[in-house]
Amino acid sequence: MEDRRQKIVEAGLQVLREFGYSAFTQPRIAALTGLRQSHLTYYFPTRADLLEAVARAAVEAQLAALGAALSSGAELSAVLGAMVARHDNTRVLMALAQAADQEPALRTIFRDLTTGIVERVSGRLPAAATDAAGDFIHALGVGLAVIELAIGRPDGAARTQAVLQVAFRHLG
Amino acid sequence: MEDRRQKIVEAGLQVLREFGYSAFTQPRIAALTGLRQSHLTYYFPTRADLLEAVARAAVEAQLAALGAALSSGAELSAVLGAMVARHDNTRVLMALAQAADQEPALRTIFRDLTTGIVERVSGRLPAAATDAAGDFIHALGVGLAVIELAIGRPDGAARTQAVLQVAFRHLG
DNA sequence: GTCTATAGATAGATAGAC
DNA sequence: GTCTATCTATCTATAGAC
Repeated sequence: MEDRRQKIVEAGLQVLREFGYSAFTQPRIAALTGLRQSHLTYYFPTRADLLEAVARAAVEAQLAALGAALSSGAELSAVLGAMVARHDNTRVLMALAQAADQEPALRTIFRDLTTGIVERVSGRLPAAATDAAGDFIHALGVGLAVIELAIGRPDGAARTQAVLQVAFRHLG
Repeated sequence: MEDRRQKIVEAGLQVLREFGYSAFTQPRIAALTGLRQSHLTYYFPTRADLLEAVARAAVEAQLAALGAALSSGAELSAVLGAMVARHDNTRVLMALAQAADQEPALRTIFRDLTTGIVERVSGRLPAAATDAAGDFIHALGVGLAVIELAIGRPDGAARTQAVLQVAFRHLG
């Protein structure tokens, strides 16, 4: 049943969000779905197959969330600040980056995420902004998210706010 | 012997540099030193103990490398570009971030790294630069490094160069 | 086609040999 | 004090039951 596949992928994504890449194991994911571990391998023969499916779902979810936040009418800087503060997002992002580093097949998926974010962000930048401004904002967001995750609150949050102010003052 | 401890920590760091956090296992590290896995646990009773020691050594090494690069007289933007391109650095950075997220005891160590980088970078910024400019440059560098690692060359490298130009034009 | 028992590999930690 | 054989836990994959 296709429904099962969906459930499994959703569980895999949840594991990444809550516990990060190192917790991405079949037993953990299986426990979340109520299935046996050996059952997972029927739908996804290898761990890599499952990871690829979860990565695609992750990209889709991230882009949808960003799209929704942007179309809410809030300021770009506010939207960015909120995304950076979502540690579950950051865990997924880092998992994708790590996986892409190890498995070239996943690089394409990570590229899709990057392209999608830059596209959506660029549409919100001042017309005068240079071509690389979208990449610039994206990279800044990624860096802030990683640092805030690792440093922890409240230090990280304050740092993020100050940096975003600097960046957006420059962009106008 | 203290020499053994040093050797083990060095091997652990090398594993992080080459293969990332998911490869940080006692068997792998032991193989690199020629010791038995069970021997490692004499010097570092638990995996967490070893990780902590390796994390401290990593911070020290990263800061030393940055210091050396900065005092070479090269432009700050060039130094930053070179650091971002060092994927082994990025793997270590991501390992520290991931570990800090899971183990609060490691957050302090990650903070030391952040503080050290920001200090060293800030000393090279224009006097007119605002207080958060060091954090800004640091976050941008982290983001660029992660993206370049995951996207791979040559796409990542070109993107990095374009973004650095944008950023440094603003800083003057 | 759907599911599970079980094998095979690898991880971390301990008790104990020297 | 230094080192290792070994136990236990956990992970992935396969062969085969229904």
